[in-house]
Amino acid sequence: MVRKKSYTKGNLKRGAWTAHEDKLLYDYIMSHGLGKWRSLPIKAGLNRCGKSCRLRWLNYLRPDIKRGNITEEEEDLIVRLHKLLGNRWSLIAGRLPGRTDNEIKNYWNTCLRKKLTSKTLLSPADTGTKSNDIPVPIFN
DNA sequence: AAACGCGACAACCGCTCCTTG
DNA sequence: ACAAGGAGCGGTTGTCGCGTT
Repeated sequence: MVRKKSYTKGNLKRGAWTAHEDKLLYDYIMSHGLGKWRSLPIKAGLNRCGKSCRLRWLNYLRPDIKRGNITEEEEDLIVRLHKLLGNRWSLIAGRLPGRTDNEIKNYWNTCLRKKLTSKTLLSPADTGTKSNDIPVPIFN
């Protein structure tokens, strides 16, 4: 299937979001709700592509979002879910209320992977295979 | 005090999946 | 049934701040 590129660099702004842009996006979604991401930036007066708006909303602006301070409990859950699901970050995020796939993915790639590999090096016999026995809590 | 290295995180990009006409 | 467009996902990159030398 041939697809038109949805992301055109054109005149659209890229890079870090400003407080003003955040406010425009937040206010628009608060008063109109989530709708078509493609047309949203135009209606909200943002010079961004819909993709960028979606990412910003999901990973940063959403009111129910928890940021930082991943607890040991959450960390343990992430590890178990990762054993179970692999790199299905959105599925893992779905089991952790208030956490985003991007945050979990970042956390995994920076902290956890390192922790786990060092653990693995220390105790190679203790890896994998038992994951399916571990009950995973389901939120929602 | 400056240079450098590294970790953390936000955002981009390309691809696939899903929905609709 | 098929094609096209929109939405979502996962990998990767860029940047910033902090600690170390």
